Amino acid sequence: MSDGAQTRRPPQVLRGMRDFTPRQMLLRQRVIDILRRVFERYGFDPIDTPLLEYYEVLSGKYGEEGEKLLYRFVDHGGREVGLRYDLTVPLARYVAVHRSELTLPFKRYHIGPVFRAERPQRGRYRQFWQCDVDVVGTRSMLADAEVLSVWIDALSALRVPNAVIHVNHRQLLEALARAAGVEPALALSVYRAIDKLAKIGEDGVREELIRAGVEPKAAERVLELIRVQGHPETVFDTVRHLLAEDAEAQRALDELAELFGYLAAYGAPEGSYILDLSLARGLDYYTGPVAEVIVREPAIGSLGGAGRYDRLIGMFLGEEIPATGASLGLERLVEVVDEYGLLPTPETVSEVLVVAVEEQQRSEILRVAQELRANGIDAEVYLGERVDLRRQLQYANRKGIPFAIIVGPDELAAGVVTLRNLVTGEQERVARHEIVATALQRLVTTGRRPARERTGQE
RNA sequence: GUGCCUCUAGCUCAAUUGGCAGAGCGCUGGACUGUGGAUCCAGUGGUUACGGGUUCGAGCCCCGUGAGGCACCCCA
Repeated sequence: MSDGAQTRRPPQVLRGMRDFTPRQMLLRQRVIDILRRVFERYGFDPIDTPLLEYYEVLSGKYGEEGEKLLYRFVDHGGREVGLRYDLTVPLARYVAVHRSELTLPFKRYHIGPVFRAERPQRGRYRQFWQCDVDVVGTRSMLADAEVLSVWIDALSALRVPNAVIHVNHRQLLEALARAAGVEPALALSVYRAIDKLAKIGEDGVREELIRAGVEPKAAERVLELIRVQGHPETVFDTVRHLLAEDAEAQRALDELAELFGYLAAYGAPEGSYILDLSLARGLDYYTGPVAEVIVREPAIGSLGGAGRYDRLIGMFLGEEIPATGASLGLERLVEVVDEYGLLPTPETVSEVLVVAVEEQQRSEILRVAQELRANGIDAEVYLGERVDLRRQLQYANRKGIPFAIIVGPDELAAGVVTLRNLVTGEQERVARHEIVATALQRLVTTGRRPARERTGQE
Protein backbone atom coordinates (compact mmCIF):
# COMPACT_ATOMS: atom_id res chain seq x y z
CA MET A 1 0.00 0.00 0.00
CA SER A 2 2.97 2.31 0.56
CA ASP A 3 3.58 2.93 -3.13
CA GLY A 4 -0.12 3.72 -3.56
CA ALA A 5 0.55 7.01 -1.79
CA GLN A 6 2.50 8.35 -4.74
CA THR A 7 -0.45 8.39 -7.07
CA ARG A 8 -3.09 8.97 -4.43
CA ARG A 9 -5.55 11.74 -5.23
CA PRO A 10 -6.39 14.34 -2.62
CA PRO A 11 -9.19 13.01 -0.45
CA GLN A 12 -12.12 14.56 -2.24
CA VAL A 13 -15.75 13.69 -2.54
CA LEU A 14 -17.15 12.84 -5.95
CA ARG A 15 -18.46 15.69 -8.07
CA GLY A 16 -21.98 16.70 -7.17
CA MET A 17 -21.88 14.76 -3.88
CA ARG A 18 -21.07 16.06 -0.44
CA ASP A 19 -20.46 15.41 3.22
CA PHE A 20 -22.75 16.83 5.85
CA THR A 21 -21.50 18.31 9.11
CA PRO A 22 -23.38 17.73 12.37
CA ARG A 23 -24.95 21.15 12.05
CA GLN A 24 -26.12 20.46 8.49
CA MET A 25 -27.43 17.05 9.47
CA LEU A 26 -29.39 18.49 12.36
CA LEU A 27 -31.10 20.93 10.01
CA ARG A 28 -31.76 18.24 7.40
CA GLN A 29 -33.19 15.93 10.03
CA ARG A 30 -35.37 18.71 11.32
CA VAL A 31 -36.78 19.35 7.84
CA ILE A 32 -37.31 15.63 7.23
CA ASP A 33 -39.00 15.32 10.59
CA ILE A 34 -41.45 18.09 9.80
CA LEU A 35 -42.24 16.59 6.39
CA ARG A 36 -42.75 13.16 7.89
CA ARG A 37 -45.21 14.47 10.40
CA VAL A 38 -47.22 16.22 7.70
CA PHE A 39 -47.20 13.09 5.52
CA GLU A 40 -48.32 10.90 8.38
CA ARG A 41 -51.03 13.32 9.38
CA TYR A 42 -52.70 12.46 6.08
CA GLY A 43 -52.28 8.75 6.64
CA PHE A 44 -49.38 8.10 4.29
CA ASP A 45 -47.26 5.14 5.44
CA PRO A 46 -43.50 4.92 4.96
CA ILE A 47 -41.76 2.52 2.60
CA ASP A 48 -38.21 2.18 1.31
CA THR A 49 -36.67 0.51 -1.70
CA PRO A 50 -33.09 -0.32 -2.71
CA LEU A 51 -30.87 2.37 -4.19
CA LEU A 52 -29.94 -0.04 -6.95
CA GLU A 53 -32.43 -1.46 -9.41
CA TYR A 54 -32.02 -3.59 -12.48
CA TYR A 55 -31.18 -1.12 -15.20
CA GLU A 56 -34.13 -2.38 -17.19
CA VAL A 57 -36.50 -1.28 -14.41
CA LEU A 58 -35.33 2.32 -14.79
CA SER A 59 -34.71 2.42 -18.51
CA GLY A 60 -37.28 3.92 -20.83
CA LYS A 61 -39.21 5.80 -18.14
CA TYR A 62 -37.68 9.23 -18.19
CA GLY A 63 -37.46 10.23 -21.80
CA GLU A 64 -34.40 10.72 -23.91
CA GLU A 65 -32.86 13.42 -21.72
CA GLY A 66 -33.48 11.56 -18.50
CA GLU A 67 -31.99 8.36 -19.87
CA LYS A 68 -28.62 10.07 -20.28
CA LEU A 69 -28.60 11.05 -16.62
CA LEU A 70 -29.01 7.51 -15.31
CA TYR A 71 -26.07 6.10 -13.37
CA ARG A 72 -25.52 2.75 -14.96
CA PHE A 73 -22.98 -0.01 -14.47
CA VAL A 74 -22.37 -3.70 -14.37
CA ASP A 75 -22.08 -5.34 -10.95
CA HIS A 76 -19.69 -8.13 -10.01
CA GLY A 77 -22.28 -10.71 -10.98
CA GLY A 78 -22.51 -9.27 -14.48
CA ARG A 79 -25.93 -7.68 -13.89
CA GLU A 80 -26.80 -4.39 -15.57
CA VAL A 81 -27.82 -2.15 -12.70
CA GLY A 82 -28.71 1.51 -12.22
CA LEU A 83 -28.94 3.93 -9.31
CA ARG A 84 -32.49 5.09 -8.82
CA TYR A 85 -33.25 8.38 -10.60
CA ASP A 86 -36.37 9.18 -8.60
CA LEU A 87 -38.70 7.47 -6.13
CA THR A 88 -41.64 7.13 -8.51
CA VAL A 89 -40.38 4.40 -10.79
CA PRO A 90 -39.17 2.33 -7.81
CA LEU A 91 -42.68 2.76 -6.38
CA ALA A 92 -44.21 1.45 -9.57
CA ARG A 93 -41.89 -1.55 -9.41
CA TYR A 94 -42.72 -1.97 -5.72
CA VAL A 95 -46.44 -2.01 -6.48
CA ALA A 96 -45.90 -4.65 -9.13
CA VAL A 97 -43.93 -6.81 -6.70
CA HIS A 98 -46.30 -6.40 -3.76
CA ARG A 99 -49.55 -6.18 -5.72
CA SER A 100 -51.26 -8.97 -3.80
CA GLU A 101 -50.55 -7.48 -0.35
CA LEU A 102 -51.74 -3.99 -1.19
CA THR A 103 -55.03 -2.48 -0.21
CA LEU A 104 -55.93 0.13 -2.78
CA PRO A 105 -55.84 3.06 -2.80
CA PHE A 106 -52.33 2.66 -1.41
CA LYS A 107 -50.87 5.78 0.18
CA ARG A 108 -47.18 5.81 0.89
CA TYR A 109 -44.42 8.29 1.54
CA HIS A 110 -40.81 7.72 0.71
CA ILE A 111 -37.83 9.85 1.74
CA GLY A 112 -34.38 8.99 0.49
CA PRO A 113 -31.50 9.67 -1.87
CA VAL A 114 -31.72 9.52 -5.66
CA PHE A 115 -29.00 9.95 -8.26
CA ARG A 116 -28.67 11.89 -11.50
CA ALA A 117 -25.46 12.27 -13.48
CA GLU A 118 -25.97 15.99 -14.08
CA ARG A 119 -23.59 18.89 -14.05
CA PRO A 120 -23.91 20.33 -10.54
CA GLN A 121 -25.02 23.86 -9.72
CA ARG A 122 -26.49 25.62 -6.73
CA GLY A 123 -29.31 23.46 -5.37
CA ARG A 124 -28.53 20.78 -7.89
CA TYR A 125 -26.50 17.73 -7.00
CA ARG A 126 -25.76 14.28 -8.35
CA GLN A 127 -26.98 12.72 -5.16
CA PHE A 128 -29.95 14.39 -3.54
CA TRP A 129 -32.94 13.47 -1.45
CA GLN A 130 -36.51 13.38 -2.57
CA CYS A 131 -39.50 13.39 -0.27
CA ASP A 132 -42.47 11.83 -2.04
CA VAL A 133 -46.10 11.14 -1.31
CA ASP A 134 -48.10 9.08 -3.78
CA VAL A 135 -51.55 7.58 -4.04
CA VAL A 136 -51.78 4.35 -6.04
CA GLY A 137 -54.96 2.82 -7.36
CA THR A 138 -57.43 5.62 -7.96
CA ARG A 139 -58.29 7.92 -10.81
CA SER A 140 -60.08 10.33 -8.52
CA MET A 141 -58.95 13.92 -8.71
CA LEU A 142 -59.34 13.88 -4.94
CA ALA A 143 -56.02 12.08 -4.79
CA ASP A 144 -54.33 14.68 -6.99
CA ALA A 145 -55.78 17.42 -4.83
CA GLU A 146 -54.66 15.68 -1.66
CA VAL A 147 -51.00 15.39 -2.59
CA LEU A 148 -51.01 19.10 -3.47
CA SER A 149 -52.67 19.85 -0.17
CA VAL A 150 -49.86 17.90 1.51
CA TRP A 151 -47.42 20.17 -0.31
CA ILE A 152 -49.16 23.26 0.94
CA ASP A 153 -49.19 22.01 4.52
CA ALA A 154 -45.56 20.93 4.31
CA LEU A 155 -44.37 24.27 2.97
CA SER A 156 -46.37 26.06 5.59
CA ALA A 157 -44.94 23.85 8.36
CA LEU A 158 -41.46 24.72 7.09
CA ARG A 159 -42.50 28.39 6.98
CA VAL A 160 -41.41 28.71 3.35
CA PRO A 161 -42.83 32.00 2.11
CA ASN A 162 -44.09 32.81 -1.37
CA ALA A 163 -44.07 29.33 -2.81
CA VAL A 164 -46.55 29.00 -5.67
CA ILE A 165 -47.83 25.75 -7.12
CA HIS A 166 -48.14 25.91 -10.89
CA VAL A 167 -50.64 23.40 -12.22
CA ASN A 168 -51.16 22.17 -15.77
CA HIS A 169 -52.45 19.05 -17.50
CA ARG A 170 -50.65 16.76 -19.86
CA GLN A 171 -53.69 16.66 -22.17
CA LEU A 172 -53.78 20.44 -22.23
CA LEU A 173 -50.19 20.47 -23.37
CA GLU A 174 -51.05 18.04 -26.11
CA ALA A 175 -53.98 20.23 -27.10
CA LEU A 176 -51.53 23.07 -27.32
CA ALA A 177 -49.38 21.08 -29.69
CA ARG A 178 -52.47 20.33 -31.78
CA ALA A 179 -53.33 24.01 -31.78
CA ALA A 180 -49.82 24.67 -32.98
CA GLY A 181 -50.51 22.28 -35.82
CA VAL A 182 -47.36 20.24 -35.32
CA GLU A 183 -47.09 16.51 -35.69
CA PRO A 184 -46.60 14.50 -32.46
CA ALA A 185 -42.89 14.14 -33.12
CA LEU A 186 -42.47 17.88 -32.80
CA ALA A 187 -44.65 18.20 -29.72
CA LEU A 188 -41.69 17.88 -27.37
CA SER A 189 -39.95 20.91 -28.82
CA VAL A 190 -43.18 22.85 -28.48
CA TYR A 191 -43.40 21.95 -24.77
CA ARG A 192 -39.80 22.91 -24.32
CA ALA A 193 -40.36 26.27 -25.96
CA ILE A 194 -43.42 27.23 -23.94
CA ASP A 195 -41.87 26.05 -20.70
CA LYS A 196 -39.33 28.84 -21.10
CA LEU A 197 -41.97 31.56 -21.14
CA ALA A 198 -41.07 32.90 -17.72
CA LYS A 199 -37.42 32.91 -18.65
CA ILE A 200 -37.22 34.18 -22.23
CA GLY A 201 -40.57 35.96 -22.62
CA GLU A 202 -43.16 35.81 -25.37
CA ASP A 203 -40.84 36.94 -28.13
CA GLY A 204 -38.31 34.30 -27.17
CA VAL A 205 -40.97 31.59 -27.18
CA ARG A 206 -42.32 32.77 -30.57
CA GLU A 207 -38.82 32.55 -31.97
CA GLU A 208 -38.28 29.04 -30.61
CA LEU A 209 -41.65 27.84 -31.86
CA ILE A 210 -40.98 29.07 -35.34
CA ARG A 211 -37.52 27.55 -35.27
CA ALA A 212 -39.18 24.27 -34.26
CA GLY A 213 -41.26 24.41 -37.44
CA VAL A 214 -44.48 25.92 -36.13
CA GLU A 215 -46.39 28.18 -38.52
CA PRO A 216 -46.32 31.83 -37.38
CA LYS A 217 -50.11 31.90 -37.23
CA ALA A 218 -50.21 28.76 -35.05
CA ALA A 219 -47.44 30.13 -32.87
CA GLU A 220 -49.62 33.15 -32.15
CA ARG A 221 -52.46 30.88 -31.11
CA VAL A 222 -50.15 29.02 -28.73
CA LEU A 223 -48.89 32.29 -27.27
CA GLU A 224 -52.42 33.48 -26.79
CA LEU A 225 -53.14 30.38 -24.74
CA ILE A 226 -50.08 30.33 -22.52
CA ARG A 227 -50.40 34.07 -21.95
CA VAL A 228 -53.49 33.30 -19.91
CA GLN A 229 -52.18 32.80 -16.39
CA GLY A 230 -53.34 33.42 -12.87
CA HIS A 231 -56.02 32.23 -10.57
CA PRO A 232 -57.98 29.31 -12.00
CA GLU A 233 -61.36 31.05 -11.80
CA THR A 234 -60.22 33.92 -13.97
CA VAL A 235 -58.49 31.65 -16.47
CA PHE A 236 -60.79 28.72 -17.05
CA ASP A 237 -63.40 30.43 -19.21
CA THR A 238 -60.84 31.95 -21.51
CA VAL A 239 -59.02 28.70 -22.07
CA ARG A 240 -62.25 26.74 -22.46
CA HIS A 241 -63.30 29.15 -25.11
CA LEU A 242 -59.97 29.13 -26.91
CA LEU A 243 -59.91 25.33 -27.03
CA ALA A 244 -63.67 24.92 -27.57
CA GLU A 245 -63.44 22.45 -30.43
CA ASP A 246 -60.86 20.19 -28.73
CA ALA A 247 -62.72 17.45 -26.83
CA GLU A 248 -59.57 16.14 -25.11
CA ALA A 249 -58.76 19.59 -23.85
CA GLN A 250 -62.28 20.01 -22.48
CA ARG A 251 -61.93 16.73 -20.57
CA ALA A 252 -58.61 17.90 -19.14
CA LEU A 253 -60.20 21.19 -18.13
CA ASP A 254 -63.01 19.29 -16.42
CA GLU A 255 -60.42 17.34 -14.43
CA LEU A 256 -58.56 20.46 -13.44
CA ALA A 257 -61.77 22.20 -12.43
CA GLU A 258 -62.56 19.24 -10.21
CA LEU A 259 -59.05 19.23 -8.78
CA PHE A 260 -59.14 22.95 -8.02
CA GLY A 261 -62.55 22.54 -6.42
CA TYR A 262 -61.21 19.92 -4.01
CA LEU A 263 -58.10 21.99 -3.36
CA ALA A 264 -60.25 24.92 -2.29
CA ALA A 265 -62.24 22.59 -0.05
CA TYR A 266 -58.98 21.36 1.49
CA GLY A 267 -58.50 24.96 2.53
CA ALA A 268 -55.62 25.80 0.21
CA PRO A 269 -55.09 29.56 0.43
CA GLU A 270 -55.86 31.76 -2.57
CA GLY A 271 -52.71 32.42 -4.52
CA SER A 272 -50.90 29.34 -3.27
CA TYR A 273 -51.70 27.66 -6.60
CA ILE A 274 -52.31 28.81 -10.16
CA LEU A 275 -53.20 27.29 -13.50
CA ASP A 276 -50.18 27.73 -15.74
CA LEU A 277 -50.47 26.45 -19.30
CA SER A 278 -46.79 27.01 -19.93
CA LEU A 279 -45.74 24.43 -17.33
CA ALA A 280 -44.27 21.46 -19.21
CA ARG A 281 -42.58 18.79 -16.98
CA GLY A 282 -40.29 16.62 -19.04
CA LEU A 283 -40.77 13.19 -17.51
CA ASP A 284 -42.29 10.79 -19.96
CA TYR A 285 -44.56 8.97 -17.57
CA TYR A 286 -47.02 11.77 -16.77
CA THR A 287 -50.53 11.35 -18.16
CA GLY A 288 -52.81 13.80 -16.35
CA PRO A 289 -52.53 16.83 -14.09
CA VAL A 290 -48.94 17.97 -13.47
CA ALA A 291 -47.62 20.52 -11.04
CA GLU A 292 -44.48 22.21 -9.91
CA VAL A 293 -43.87 24.29 -6.80
CA ILE A 294 -41.79 27.33 -7.52
CA VAL A 295 -40.05 29.81 -5.27
CA ARG A 296 -38.57 33.05 -6.62
CA GLU A 297 -36.18 33.77 -3.78
CA PRO A 298 -33.66 32.31 -3.46
CA ALA A 299 -33.44 31.71 -7.18
CA ILE A 300 -33.42 27.94 -7.18
CA GLY A 301 -36.68 27.64 -9.03
CA SER A 302 -38.49 24.41 -8.47
CA LEU A 303 -38.80 22.90 -5.00
CA GLY A 304 -40.72 19.94 -6.29
CA GLY A 305 -42.66 18.28 -9.07
CA ALA A 306 -45.93 16.39 -9.09
CA GLY A 307 -48.20 14.62 -11.49
CA ARG A 308 -50.47 11.77 -12.43
CA TYR A 309 -49.02 8.70 -14.10
CA ASP A 310 -51.76 6.25 -14.95
CA ARG A 311 -49.75 3.97 -17.21
CA LEU A 312 -46.38 3.65 -15.46
CA ILE A 313 -47.29 0.79 -13.12
CA GLY A 314 -48.81 -1.06 -16.06
CA MET A 315 -45.33 -1.21 -17.57
CA PHE A 316 -44.37 -3.61 -14.75
CA LEU A 317 -47.66 -5.42 -14.44
CA GLY A 318 -50.21 -6.84 -16.85
CA GLU A 319 -52.79 -4.77 -15.10
CA GLU A 320 -52.91 -0.99 -15.41
CA ILE A 321 -53.05 0.81 -12.06
CA PRO A 322 -53.52 4.58 -12.01
CA ALA A 323 -51.45 6.69 -9.61
CA THR A 324 -50.57 10.24 -8.72
CA GLY A 325 -47.99 11.81 -6.47
CA ALA A 326 -45.87 14.75 -5.46
CA SER A 327 -42.17 15.08 -4.78
CA LEU A 328 -40.14 17.65 -2.85
CA GLY A 329 -36.38 18.17 -3.16
CA LEU A 330 -34.81 18.09 0.29
CA GLU A 331 -31.69 20.06 -0.64
CA ARG A 332 -33.71 22.87 -2.15
CA LEU A 333 -36.01 23.06 0.84
CA VAL A 334 -33.01 23.14 3.15
CA GLU A 335 -31.46 25.87 1.01
CA VAL A 336 -34.52 28.06 1.44
CA VAL A 337 -34.88 27.28 5.13
CA ASP A 338 -31.20 28.00 5.67
CA GLU A 339 -31.13 31.18 3.59
CA TYR A 340 -33.90 32.75 5.64
CA GLY A 341 -33.12 31.08 8.97
CA LEU A 342 -36.66 29.72 9.01
CA LEU A 343 -35.87 26.93 11.46
CA PRO A 344 -33.27 27.87 14.06
CA THR A 345 -31.34 24.70 14.79
CA PRO A 346 -28.83 23.94 17.58
CA GLU A 347 -25.25 23.13 16.61
CA THR A 348 -25.18 19.99 18.71
CA VAL A 349 -27.66 17.59 20.21
CA SER A 350 -26.02 17.88 23.62
CA GLU A 351 -28.08 19.82 26.10
CA VAL A 352 -25.83 19.44 29.09
CA LEU A 353 -22.15 18.74 29.78
CA VAL A 354 -21.60 17.27 33.21
CA VAL A 355 -18.14 18.24 34.42
CA ALA A 356 -15.97 17.22 37.34
CA VAL A 357 -13.66 19.68 39.01
CA GLU A 358 -11.31 16.95 40.19
CA GLU A 359 -10.60 13.33 39.51
CA GLN A 360 -12.50 12.46 42.71
CA GLN A 361 -15.83 13.55 41.25
CA ARG A 362 -15.57 11.48 38.11
CA SER A 363 -17.82 8.65 39.13
CA GLU A 364 -20.34 11.14 40.48
CA ILE A 365 -20.64 12.97 37.14
CA LEU A 366 -21.19 9.65 35.40
CA ARG A 367 -24.06 8.94 37.78
CA VAL A 368 -25.51 12.40 37.18
CA ALA A 369 -25.19 12.01 33.41
CA GLN A 370 -26.95 8.64 33.45
CA GLU A 371 -29.72 10.11 35.56
CA LEU A 372 -30.21 12.95 33.09
CA ARG A 373 -30.23 10.52 30.18
CA ALA A 374 -32.72 8.27 31.92
CA ASN A 375 -35.00 11.29 32.06
CA GLY A 376 -34.70 12.20 28.40
CA ILE A 377 -32.02 14.86 28.62
CA ASP A 378 -29.25 14.63 26.03
CA ALA A 379 -26.18 14.83 28.23
CA GLU A 380 -22.50 14.09 27.87
CA VAL A 381 -19.32 14.11 29.88
CA TYR A 382 -15.94 15.23 28.57
CA LEU A 383 -14.00 12.21 27.32
CA GLY A 384 -10.56 13.78 27.12
CA GLU A 385 -7.68 12.46 29.24
CA ARG A 386 -7.33 15.31 31.68
CA VAL A 387 -9.77 16.48 34.28
CA ASP A 388 -9.46 20.20 33.75
CA LEU A 389 -12.42 22.43 34.46
CA ARG A 390 -11.27 25.08 32.03
CA ARG A 391 -10.83 22.61 29.25
CA GLN A 392 -14.19 21.03 29.87
CA LEU A 393 -16.04 24.32 29.78
CA GLN A 394 -14.15 25.33 26.67
CA TYR A 395 -15.27 22.10 25.04
CA ALA A 396 -18.88 22.81 25.96
CA ASN A 397 -18.61 26.36 24.69
CA ARG A 398 -17.13 25.37 21.34
CA LYS A 399 -19.69 22.69 20.77
CA GLY A 400 -22.48 25.05 21.67
CA ILE A 401 -23.75 22.98 24.59
CA PRO A 402 -26.09 25.37 26.45
CA PHE A 403 -25.65 24.10 30.02
CA ALA A 404 -22.92 22.73 32.25
CA ILE A 405 -23.47 20.89 35.49
CA ILE A 406 -20.39 21.29 37.64
CA VAL A 407 -19.53 18.87 40.42
CA GLY A 408 -16.61 19.69 42.73
CA PRO A 409 -15.66 18.79 46.30
CA ASP A 410 -17.80 21.62 47.71
CA GLU A 411 -20.88 20.48 45.84
CA LEU A 412 -20.30 16.87 46.78
CA ALA A 413 -20.03 17.78 50.46
CA ALA A 414 -23.13 19.97 50.37
CA GLY A 415 -25.27 17.54 48.39
CA VAL A 416 -25.72 19.98 45.50
CA VAL A 417 -24.48 20.61 41.97
CA THR A 418 -23.75 23.85 40.15
CA LEU A 419 -25.91 24.45 37.08
CA ARG A 420 -24.30 26.96 34.73
CA ASN A 421 -26.00 28.58 31.77
CA LEU A 422 -23.24 28.86 29.18
CA VAL A 423 -25.10 31.40 27.08
CA THR A 424 -25.65 33.96 29.84
CA GLY A 425 -22.95 32.89 32.30
CA GLU A 426 -25.46 32.73 35.15
CA GLN A 427 -25.14 29.85 37.54
CA GLU A 428 -27.08 28.45 40.44
CA ARG A 429 -26.71 25.79 43.09
CA VAL A 430 -29.28 23.05 42.83
CA ALA A 431 -29.97 20.26 45.29
CA ARG A 432 -28.55 17.04 43.91
CA HIS A 433 -31.94 15.28 43.90
CA GLU A 434 -33.61 18.16 42.04
CA ILE A 435 -31.13 18.45 39.19
CA VAL A 436 -33.23 16.62 36.61
CA ALA A 437 -36.35 18.68 37.26
CA THR A 438 -34.43 21.94 37.34
CA ALA A 439 -32.44 21.17 34.18
CA LEU A 440 -35.63 20.29 32.32
CA GLN A 441 -37.20 23.53 33.44
CA ARG A 442 -34.20 25.63 32.41
CA LEU A 443 -34.07 23.96 29.00
CA VAL A 444 -37.63 25.06 28.42
CA THR A 445 -37.43 28.58 29.87
CA THR A 446 -34.30 29.37 27.84
CA GLY A 447 -36.06 28.28 24.67
CA ARG A 448 -33.64 25.46 23.98
CA ARG A 449 -36.59 23.10 24.12
CA PRO A 450 -40.15 23.75 23.05
CA ALA A 451 -42.56 23.94 25.96
CA ARG A 452 -44.62 21.06 24.63
CA GLU A 453 -43.55 17.41 24.63
CA ARG A 454 -40.39 16.68 22.74
CA THR A 455 -41.00 15.56 19.23
CA GLY A 456 -39.00 13.37 16.91
CA GLN A 457 -37.72 9.85 16.93
CA GLU A 458 -38.14 9.18 20.60
C1' G B 1 -23.15 16.38 -22.16
C1' U B 2 -21.40 21.86 -24.24
C1' G B 3 -19.30 26.82 -23.14
C1' C B 4 -17.21 30.51 -19.68
C1' C B 5 -15.04 31.75 -14.76
C1' U B 6 -12.57 30.17 -10.23
C1' C B 7 -9.06 27.15 -6.94
C1' U B 8 -3.03 30.42 -2.28
C1' A B 9 -2.63 28.33 5.77
C1' G B 10 -8.34 25.08 9.07
C1' C B 11 -11.56 29.79 7.20
C1' U B 12 -11.82 34.76 4.48
C1' C B 13 -8.40 36.98 1.36
C1' A B 14 -3.33 39.65 -0.16
C1' A B 15 1.37 38.89 -3.12
C1' U B 16 4.17 45.03 -8.79
C1' U B 17 6.15 43.31 -15.59
C1' G B 18 7.41 35.86 -13.98
C1' G B 19 12.06 37.30 -8.87
C1' C B 20 12.67 35.19 -0.88
C1' A B 21 4.47 33.25 -0.19
C1' G B 22 1.79 37.42 3.62
C1' A B 23 -2.42 39.39 6.83
C1' G B 24 -6.83 38.85 9.71
C1' C B 25 -9.64 35.18 11.98
C1' G B 26 -8.82 30.34 13.91
C1' C B 27 -5.70 26.91 16.49
C1' U B 28 -1.80 25.89 20.70
C1' G B 29 0.32 27.75 25.23
C1' G B 30 0.46 31.55 28.95
C1' A B 31 -1.40 36.04 32.00
C1' C B 32 -5.83 32.94 35.19
C1' U B 33 -4.09 25.80 39.94
C1' G B 34 -12.94 25.82 40.79
C1' U B 35 -15.23 28.58 35.33
C1' G B 36 -15.89 28.68 28.77
C1' G B 37 -17.23 32.83 25.58
C1' A B 38 -14.08 39.14 26.36
C1' U B 39 -8.80 41.39 26.66
C1' C B 40 -3.36 41.14 26.49
C1' C B 41 1.35 38.33 25.40
C1' A B 42 3.88 34.43 22.84
C1' G B 43 3.78 30.42 19.46
C1' U B 44 1.76 27.48 15.23
C1' G B 45 0.69 27.96 10.54
C1' G B 46 1.68 26.20 2.96
C1' U B 47 3.85 20.08 -1.90
C1' U B 48 -0.05 27.86 -3.90
C1' A B 49 -6.19 21.65 -5.80
C1' C B 50 -3.29 17.47 -8.45
C1' G B 51 0.10 16.06 -12.60
C1' G B 52 3.10 17.70 -16.49
C1' G B 53 5.36 21.69 -19.73
C1' U B 54 7.89 26.58 -20.93
C1' U B 55 11.76 29.46 -18.27
C1' C B 56 18.06 30.89 -15.21
C1' G B 57 13.61 31.32 -12.17
C1' A B 58 6.32 29.85 -12.09
C1' G B 59 1.22 31.26 -7.04
C1' C B 60 1.37 34.14 -11.81
C1' C B 61 2.30 31.71 -18.64
C1' C B 62 0.77 26.77 -21.46
C1' C B 63 -1.55 21.61 -21.45
C1' G B 64 -4.15 17.72 -18.87
C1' U B 65 -7.00 15.94 -14.52
C1' G B 66 -10.14 16.99 -10.20
C1' A B 67 -13.52 20.08 -7.56
C1' G B 68 -16.68 24.59 -7.14
C1' G B 69 -19.62 28.50 -9.54
C1' C B 70 -22.48 30.61 -13.83
C1' A B 71 -25.09 29.90 -18.51
C1' C B 72 -27.15 26.15 -21.88
C1' C B 73 -29.63 21.44 -21.62
C1' C B 74 -32.62 19.52 -18.08
C1' C B 75 -34.70 19.38 -13.56
C1' A B 76 -35.55 18.38 -7.24
